[in-house]
Amino acid sequence: MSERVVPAAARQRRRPTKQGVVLSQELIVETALRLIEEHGSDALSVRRLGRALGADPSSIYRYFRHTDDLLLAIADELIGRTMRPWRPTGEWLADLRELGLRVHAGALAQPRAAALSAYRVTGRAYEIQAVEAILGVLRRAGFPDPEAVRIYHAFVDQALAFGALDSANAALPRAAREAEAQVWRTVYSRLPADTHPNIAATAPHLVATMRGSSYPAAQELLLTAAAARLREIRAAHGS
Amino acid sequence: MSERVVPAAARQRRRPTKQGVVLSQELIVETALRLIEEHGSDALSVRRLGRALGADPSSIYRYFRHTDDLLLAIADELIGRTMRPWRPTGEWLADLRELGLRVHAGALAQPRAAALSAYRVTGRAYEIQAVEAILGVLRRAGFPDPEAVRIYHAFVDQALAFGALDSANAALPRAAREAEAQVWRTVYSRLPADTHPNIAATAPHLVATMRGSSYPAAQELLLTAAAARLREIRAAHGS
DNA sequence: ACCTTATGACAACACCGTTGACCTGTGAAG
DNA sequence: CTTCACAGGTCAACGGTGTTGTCATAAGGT
Repeated sequence: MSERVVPAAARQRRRPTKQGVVLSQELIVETALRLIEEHGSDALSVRRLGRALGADPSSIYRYFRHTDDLLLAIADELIGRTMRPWRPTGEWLADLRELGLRVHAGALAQPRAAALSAYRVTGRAYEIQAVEAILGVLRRAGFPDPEAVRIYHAFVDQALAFGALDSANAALPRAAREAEAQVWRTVYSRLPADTHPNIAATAPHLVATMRGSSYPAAQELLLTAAAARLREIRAAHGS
Repeated sequence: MSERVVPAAARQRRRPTKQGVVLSQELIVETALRLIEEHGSDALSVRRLGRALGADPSSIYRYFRHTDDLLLAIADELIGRTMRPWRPTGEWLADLRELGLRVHAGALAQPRAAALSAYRVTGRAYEIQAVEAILGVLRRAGFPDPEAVRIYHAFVDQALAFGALDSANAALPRAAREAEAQVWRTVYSRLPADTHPNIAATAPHLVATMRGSSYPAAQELLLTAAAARLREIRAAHGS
């Protein structure tokens, strides 16, 4: 009867499309990422992707059951690109700090794709590799399993969440971003001290810190708390 | 020439639809919220909303220029609902904890609106009120202004970023969410210990914690670090 | 050389947001 | 009390979306 989707490994009949392209999961994912990079994540649709590939849109369903499957494959490729050049040093704090900043920077580099995949669990190769690596760092540092998992989740989700947030903001049309900056400069820094004393008192600081991402600060707070917790654990264990 | 959208304040001709409903911005926002609550956020489309209102879909464009405008109006109403019942107790830690959880829960209650508005600065009434309130809590606790702003920024962005992340996840089609749960149960909890020792060792914990958001844990870590910092500051000041 | 069948192509379905043209009741002005 | 401009509701259409059932054909195994 022939299933609609044949697993990548079992494929052998490489029949070219009318326009002479030989399709594959890899080619489709790469083309999708290129499409997103060049024209934004709104540009990703089955039909556009088909056009960019030089194939009928419905051909894509021979490789991915739904658009969702395709998105997961894209997400995993992004994880791979983030993790591939990462080398743990053995210093757990430094390693996590480095990795968090890398994830965040990766998201900013690929804003549209990051926003698309940050909230998905793919269960694919690269993601598994990343989970294993981070859990390894935490457990080797001395966190007991439940604690390691808790911190793992908080840490990873925070990096992904800030990545998505900051890159969504970075991807705003220029006009919209300028309008936002204007709001801070006009609305917030002109609120009178008698009705809004706290904003008025901190307005210069508010406007100054507005331009950068708060992710580094947030990550530092989270890691500080984790380090403190680890000292407690070690003390309790050593006594 | 007659603008497409007339500001709410200037409206006076209340012409009923064929089905006898008198439209207004408020009615449209309320109906949209009801639709989302009752049938999930996928149920929100201009056409469905028109049907639910008893009006032609295109009528909605007499009140909101785009779907985005409508979603922002919905988001604004949600911020209102989040902030309105909030009463600070004077205990800064408890107050921030409560507020963060409230923001996060509010985002989850209306995933689509939350995802859209999390990375935007509106400068509207409720947003200003929230900024003033949180800064007030931090400054009264004893944080000096630059520190108060830094922590404010990290805290708020964390709540919004997690809100957006978790609500994007919550907005997934049911099938996709079930597939994700399945991934944790099948893929991750069955990896062999020799290739993936850290995942294998923590699999039960991983599966247990994946069902909930990691926001509470992340928030707790951030607040713990902030409290530690405050003790330092007080000590330095007191000496 | 033949046959199976994987895989690409096509057409159709039901939806979506948005817009321009049209029509009509409202409310104010005379 | 009538008139009349026009706000605002309606209709039809455009171009887009994901997805599926059906068909055609070339590739590969025999």
